[in-house]
This record gives sequence, structure tokens and C-alpha cells, in this order.
Amino acid sequence: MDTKFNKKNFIENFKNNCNRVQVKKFSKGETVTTYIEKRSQICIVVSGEVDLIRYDFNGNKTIIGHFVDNEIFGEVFYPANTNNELFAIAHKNSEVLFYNYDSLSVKCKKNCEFHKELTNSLRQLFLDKIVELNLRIELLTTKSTREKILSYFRILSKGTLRRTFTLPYSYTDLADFLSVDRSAMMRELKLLIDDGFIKKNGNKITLLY
Amino acid sequence: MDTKFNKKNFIENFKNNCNRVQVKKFSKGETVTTYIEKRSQICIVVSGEVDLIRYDFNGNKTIIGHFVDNEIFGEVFYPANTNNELFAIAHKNSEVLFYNYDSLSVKCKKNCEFHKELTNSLRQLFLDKIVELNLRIELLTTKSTREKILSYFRILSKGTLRRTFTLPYSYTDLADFLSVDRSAMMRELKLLIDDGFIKKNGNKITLLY
DNA sequence: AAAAAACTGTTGCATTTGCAACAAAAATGA
DNA sequence: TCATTTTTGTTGCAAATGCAACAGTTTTTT
Repeated sequence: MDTKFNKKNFIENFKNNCNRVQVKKFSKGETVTTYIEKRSQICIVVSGEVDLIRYDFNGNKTIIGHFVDNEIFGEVFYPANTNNELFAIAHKNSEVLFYNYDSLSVKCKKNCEFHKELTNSLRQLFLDKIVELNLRIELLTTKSTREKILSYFRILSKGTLRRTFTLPYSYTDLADFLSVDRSAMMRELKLLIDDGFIKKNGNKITLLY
Repeated sequence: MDTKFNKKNFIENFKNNCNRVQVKKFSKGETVTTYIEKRSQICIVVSGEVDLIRYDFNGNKTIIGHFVDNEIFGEVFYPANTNNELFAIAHKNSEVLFYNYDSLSVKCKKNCEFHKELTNSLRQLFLDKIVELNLRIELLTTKSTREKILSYFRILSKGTLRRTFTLPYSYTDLADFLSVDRSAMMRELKLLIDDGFIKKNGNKITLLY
């Protein structure tokens, strides 16, 4: 993915220079946005971590997304006719940048450089998001917990070019990401160790296959 | 989703006027692209249907995507470090438009209007794709086959504003889309009928909840 | 019009998975 | 530093799900 601009720099500049954006701070546990109003709002994590939480028909709570540095999220990325209530909640103290997708083509008062760049940059951010979502779908569409785990580990291994790597999630969050029951996942991890597929030391994993 | 341009018209114009794109025809069963080379290639279904097929580590075949009119697909939307082999196969006789994402910013020889529009339009196509992928992830992250089915049916019902609607997939394809075993899904459908949640008449479903 | 291919519908059975529950360890924060 | 919260690790059990297999329809192709 030859990203033709530096995402971090871009967002930093944008945040400091353009008066059409807002940056707000949230304490851990606070609601960042509700996915009910502001349909055209795009959010970017400037610092911290934000969870996307679903309360379904029966009131069950599931973490369906987890956003960190420079990731985009917001209701604009979700279909209007969903059944569920979605909430973006600060997982840690966080800073989030907001702006309206609608206002993209309009010049801001400062006539800032960043609006000119925005169209191209946003396309790249969108593409990155698609890649990320397709990756997740690849994992979610495997048939077994074992395959989900192994596929994910193989991806991490390829990404780092190492057989040993550190998990970017806690085991609790990993279970959410893979959409499996945590205890079932832990059980399967133990079986994978017993069967000689992996080694596990805290949140460090070694692939042995 | 206030799409600010007509997708169908846009693609039709693009196809006819810009000499940087190629449109090729494929017979049912032919390989459209392999997701191994041409990393920067974007594909659009002009007519027909294209399946995205995964052969995993163990050689199991799964249909992980299904593209129809004007949908975009291609290797550029997939992470480079995937474990699996992906193939786009024509599900019916199809026409597919190809062009390079790289060449986006370059003017074509005709200096065509469509290249000027392309950036904005593509951003919208990307956004549509994100929405579609998020919808699928919503379904895939429910805990049970019953919830997957009901959630999807509720979405179709809301989309059409009708309690009775026609499924856009065959039951075989629906099972793939929801990533459940077909026979297990059929069993669950019967239970949903017995429990009075739905009625089913061929590929027409009525929600009763 | 006949043959082939794809799809629907169904079932028994084995396995996988989720759920509930709890103790111990680690991390957080007041 | 002590108390609280979060995470990890584990297990028995019940329920959900995948798999295999096959017959009957429907659709497509020749």
C-alpha cells in the first residue's frame, strides 16, 4: 500500500490549521458519538482508543470495532437501516477530530491548504479502511475458531516478518475482534499449544508450523 | 446515503470515453483476475456477476464475495500479506471494467472529463464499499445463525419498507454471505417458521415479529 | 427435448462452541 | 500503597453448528 502522504502529519496539520474541524477530548468511558444523529460526520482518533459498541435487539453488548491512532470511524460508514444501536465510547482518555463529510468540497474560512489536499487524502484513508475491513471479513468467514486464530497469527507473522510477535490486542479484545467466545478461544489456544502449532508467552506468540 | 452522482451513468460514460480503461468480457467460469499480480488494479462489474473465491491453507474453497452491477473489487482492496489465494471468477457471463489506481492522477490522452470527475466519484464508490463491508461485519459478528438470519431479514425489510420481500440471493449464496453451513441455515429457517418469526414462500420472506 | 448442472430441502450424528462461573494474576487509579 | 477494576486461565455442561449424504426440484445448456 503505497500511501502517498504521511497520514499522521496530515491529520496533525489539519487539526491545527483548519477551522472547519473540531477536536474534542474525552475521558475513559465517555460517549464520543452515538451513530444516531450526525449522519455525515467523520471522526478520526487523534490520540487514545475508541471502541465501537453494539447493543442488539436483545440488549446484548458487543464490541464490534476498536479504533486507535489516526483511524477513521463514524456513522457515515454505516448503513442507515441497521437494526442495532451503535455507540462510540472512549476506551481510554482520547482526543477525537470531527468534521462533516458534507463540507468537504467547500472552502473553509481560512481557505486552508488542507482542504485542497483533503479529497485525495480522504480517498486514501477510505481505501485503507476497506483493506482493514476486508482483512477482518477474511478472518470472520473462516469456519472454525482454530482457523480464525491461526489465520490472524499468520498475518501478524507475515506483517512483522518474524515467527515471534506481540499481539496488538489483549486476549479479551482479540476474542471480540475474531467474534468468538473468549473462554472458547483460550481453550483453543491451549489446544494449539498442545498440538505444537504455536508457543505462547504472555502476549508473545511464536508460530511453529 | 446522498450519492451526489449517478453511479451507473458515471461508469457508462467512463467506459465509453476514457482510453485508460479496458472493458473485457468473460464467460461463466472464467477467471477475471487472480489477486496475485496487478496490485493496483481496480475492477468494476459492468454487467453480469463475479464471485470472489478463497482457497485457504487446507485447500478449502469458500465464496467470500459476490459482486454485481457497478460494484468495485480487486486486489487493491486486500492486504498484501494475506495467507490465502483469492480468485475472481465470472459467476455468469460478465463484462468487467479495469483500470489502474495508480494512473488516477494522470491525465489520459483524450484529457477526458471523466478523469477530472474520477477523484470525487471514486471516493463515493469507496465510501459505498465501506458501508457494504460494515453491514456484512455487523451480520458476521452476531453470535448465532438465528441472529444472522433475522438481522439480515430486518435490514432487507427496512430497506424495502415492506414486511414481505424477495431475497437478492439464492439460499446457497445467502449461506455463503452469512458464513454459515447451508444445511444448518435451512434448518434454522424452518425453526424460525415453526416459532412464528417468519413466513417463507420460495425466495419471498415475510417477517412476522 | 434430453441431459447436465445447480439449488432446495431434510436428517442423524459428531464436534465445536458458547455460557456460566470462579479463582488468580495483573493493571489501574485514588 | 491499598483498593478496585480488568484481564487471564480454567472447567463442566448444554446447545448450536458443521458435515455427510441423498432425493427431489428447478434451471441451464446443448
